Amino acid sequence: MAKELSNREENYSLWYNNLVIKADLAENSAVRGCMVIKPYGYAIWEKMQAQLDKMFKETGHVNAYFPLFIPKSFLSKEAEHVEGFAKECAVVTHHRLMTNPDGPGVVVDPSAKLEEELVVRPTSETIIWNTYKNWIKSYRDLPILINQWANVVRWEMRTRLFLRTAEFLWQEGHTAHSTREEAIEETEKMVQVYAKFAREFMALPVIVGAKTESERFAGALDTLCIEALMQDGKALQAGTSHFLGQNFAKAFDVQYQSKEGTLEYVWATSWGVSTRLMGALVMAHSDNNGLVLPPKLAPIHVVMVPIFKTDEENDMIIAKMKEIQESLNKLGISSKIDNRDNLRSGFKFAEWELKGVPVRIAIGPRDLANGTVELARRDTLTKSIQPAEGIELYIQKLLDEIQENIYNKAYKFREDNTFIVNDWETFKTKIEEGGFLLCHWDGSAETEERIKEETKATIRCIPHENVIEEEGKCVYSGKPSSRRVIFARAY
RNA sequence: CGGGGUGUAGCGUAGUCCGGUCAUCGCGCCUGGUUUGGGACCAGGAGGUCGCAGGUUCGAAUCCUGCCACCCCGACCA
Repeated sequence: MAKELSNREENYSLWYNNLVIKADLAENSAVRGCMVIKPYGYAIWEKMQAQLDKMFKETGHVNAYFPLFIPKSFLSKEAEHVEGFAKECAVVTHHRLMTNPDGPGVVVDPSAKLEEELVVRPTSETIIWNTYKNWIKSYRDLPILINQWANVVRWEMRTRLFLRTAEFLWQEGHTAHSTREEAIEETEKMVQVYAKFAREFMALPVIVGAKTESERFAGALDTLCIEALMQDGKALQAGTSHFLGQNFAKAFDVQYQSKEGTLEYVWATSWGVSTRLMGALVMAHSDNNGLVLPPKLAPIHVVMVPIFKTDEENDMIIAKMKEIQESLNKLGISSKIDNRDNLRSGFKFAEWELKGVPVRIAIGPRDLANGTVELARRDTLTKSIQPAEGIELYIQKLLDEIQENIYNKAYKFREDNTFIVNDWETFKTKIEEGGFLLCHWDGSAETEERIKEETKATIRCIPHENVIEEEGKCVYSGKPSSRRVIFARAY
């Protein structure tokens, strides 16, 4: 259990993997690069989904669903797009198996070869724009503001639970607009939705900014993103929102007739977040005792552990806990009474800590006599004795406090690991320690590439917030620059 | 896709160099008992085509060939 977690300092990758598996979030499956998301992990994802979905609806979007398979020819219609995804596509070539004529088992039936291969979607721009073409005739059909909850497949070289799996769950928004301005506004609106979600629900401080040209989504004119800093000092791209210009409209010939009667190509955006957010949640907040879940995403807010010697005691304690549970239910606080009789309380404490449950209540005979409960918070690992009367109200307040505390802790970590760097020598040493480096950059892809080659650091984003507007010199080339960008090593 | 490593019960593993009472141990699981305010203990028990497929051999977890999967480090990426 917790003590079996590998040391965080020793090997962060192992520590992370171990944590995900031991905390019952997910495990590697028999299928290459794919993971099994276990019920506890999926419950967290469902909470994320529900909240994001609500926020999408609030911003005028609706859900729809498009096919898993994309005819190969669709993918090649947008040159940059196919360039970006061609290397990681799973391809369906046949539609039937047959019993093996030469031995046991089944083989692919050669006569069932598809005339055109189907690509398992790595993202749905192409199939969706092929559909939008039929839906859009007039300016009155616009805008189209659609989101899809789906799974996608990207045959990555190297996979990692939640952060990069061959198959992952996500949502992808695909919108069509009549004007460039409206599409740009949508792109910005949605990255702000993501930022709000990350900050308020995941307790994850993120920086909103734009990707450089070389880091952009394949086929986008502009990619906005939220970037977060993990506890090992590496950056994680947590969500993206793309302004696609008219690239896909032109590739799929999507035109509408304007009020004035002219034919115009539509303007597009797409935006998405994935189960990678689960990875972000784990890497940002966990400690060596296990997960630390922000209350707003925790499937279980309060776990109750009875401490007893006799059955009579147990019955009385469970009755008390059911009482508390009922009052918690009324406040919308989810709880679980852990009445497994084969485990000792100490084991249960450790196990629920590993799973990151924000608040734990223990009740024993002593508490029963005193009208108290022992209350422990996961974020600070502190315990206190509280009156049982009105405990639900205390917990309600405490959950907000925990949510805030987790955010503040992560925020402080980021602040403590963000550095202003002005010269190349400092850059090279600082990047080894991890964190965000705020540096001047001359704006050229060549410099960006050189820095990446020499230090593995990439420009995470050109920040849109807390911008340091000042004249300076590029940290690498010494050429003039008017603003700082964020460098970091990334996942 | 390159480098390194691993695959033996649900999990973690010993054994592989040197083929033959070798399928080991711990956790977990089942039964009974004692326990229970921070990861319990005792006794008994169930559970394995040794990743898969070939080959060598009287005999293979062990040697050979091929495949598959996973982990770590790169390159690529949400």
